[in-house]
Amino acid sequence: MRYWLFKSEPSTWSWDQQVAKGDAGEEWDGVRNYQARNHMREMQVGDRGFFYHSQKDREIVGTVEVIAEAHPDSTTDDERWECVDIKALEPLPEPIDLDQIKMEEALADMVLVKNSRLSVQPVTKAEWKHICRMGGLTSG
DNA sequence: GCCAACGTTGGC
DNA sequence: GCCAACGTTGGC
Repeated sequence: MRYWLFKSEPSTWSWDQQVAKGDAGEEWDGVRNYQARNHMREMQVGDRGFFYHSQKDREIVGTVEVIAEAHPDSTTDDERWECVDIKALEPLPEPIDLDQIKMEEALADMVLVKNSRLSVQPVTKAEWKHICRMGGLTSG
């Protein structure tokens, strides 16, 4: 199983909206960046991801699971763009903001820190566990 | 709201 | 195929 990070502006698509979709989940559409798309192509059902609020909040608020592999993005006819479906798993009891991440030695190499603009990013297992621990999740 | 960083586009 | 110009993103 691999780990990822999905970034969204809460004003466009928020954690609460994702949670409201329940187990049916929702497609992670609207990605128009090759690197991000390529990451989604690598995803498999059962992979886990963090849900990150960009812009004003700048914090990891919950975890998600990939429930469908890459398929055409329904919001465009342009066949270059694909997306996966994800569902919300659980909120972080303590959301982890960007400042906290930057202060952690173990998280200094996160893509979120190194390339903040990439909207779908890989996360290492070590980073995943570290953030779960910080956020109060034992299931990570 | 500003601006740096990055990705994409299009002229040559 | 290079690179300048432009648009977008997201941290600050």
